[in-house]
Amino acid sequence: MDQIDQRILRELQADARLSHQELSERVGLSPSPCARRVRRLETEGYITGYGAIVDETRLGFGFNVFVSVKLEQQVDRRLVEFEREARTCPEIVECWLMTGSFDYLLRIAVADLNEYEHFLTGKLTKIPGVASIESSIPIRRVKHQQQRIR
Amino acid sequence: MDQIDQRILRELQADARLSHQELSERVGLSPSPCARRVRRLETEGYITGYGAIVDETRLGFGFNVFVSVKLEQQVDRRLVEFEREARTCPEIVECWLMTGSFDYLLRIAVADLNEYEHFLTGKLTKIPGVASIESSIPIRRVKHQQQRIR
DNA sequence: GATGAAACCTTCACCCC
DNA sequence: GGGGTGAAGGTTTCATC
Repeated sequence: MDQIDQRILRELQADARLSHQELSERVGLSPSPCARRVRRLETEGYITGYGAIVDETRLGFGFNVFVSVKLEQQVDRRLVEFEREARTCPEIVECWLMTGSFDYLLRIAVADLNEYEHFLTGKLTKIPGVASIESSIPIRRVKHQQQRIR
Repeated sequence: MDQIDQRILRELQADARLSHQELSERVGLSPSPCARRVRRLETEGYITGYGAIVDETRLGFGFNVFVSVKLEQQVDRRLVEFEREARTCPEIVECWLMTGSFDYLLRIAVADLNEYEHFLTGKLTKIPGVASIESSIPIRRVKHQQQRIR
């Protein structure tokens, strides 16, 4: 992991479809050592994948809600069950198991408040073991990197 | 936005480096109409970019903290100031302006608790107007999509 | 939406420092 | 150990149907 690897990561985080040729120019290398480094970063697990970034609003799920969930009992069976539901549920974009006064923090992506109500009453409250739910609604996304950038 | 466009989006969300040829096979088209559709999705703003996904733990910032921030007064000048700081601060990966009992929700990415303490005392508490801070530490990331997938 | 040809890019063996 | 070169093979792109 030297300077050049870090620049490669930075460039590919900003634009994953860069050709090796273009990338090599930006990091000051010729195409083949550049391609070799990219491959190494992939096989060694620094780069885990490449994704297209889509406009969520245009696709009809630009309304986000943060939800704090408390379970009745933190027994293993309940956690496993909740997490299985969370993983299969498309509205739940993020799910974190938390320390502290509640058990899970979720980020929900839906079209609007109306659709959120449907999700809440139709899905979330029906997951077994859910004791309480607290919704926090953002006004605006100030900053949203997918991940930290070096 | 038909079935094929949605399949293109799904495939590119999963792997942005797919060649048009490979992509065209997966969505049941030949390469050139497929490339035309991708270009249209880009120019019409459905696809806003392509990013490499990196292993944050391997790069030394796999420790996340959620921070709720309250400001002294919600006057415009204070918000603008806080948001400018948030945007330039690399540890702050996400920042949301919130409704409800606190003003901002942040996600912080650092190496460990020790580095978090440095961030807290050296940076966050020094931003003018910050009245109170509450840290919530996740145990585990259960699900983390970059965005909702159709 | 498909075809085909030109231009371009990727990839690999190989050489070099 | 890494970086550069060049040629073969594959991919993108565009006009055209």
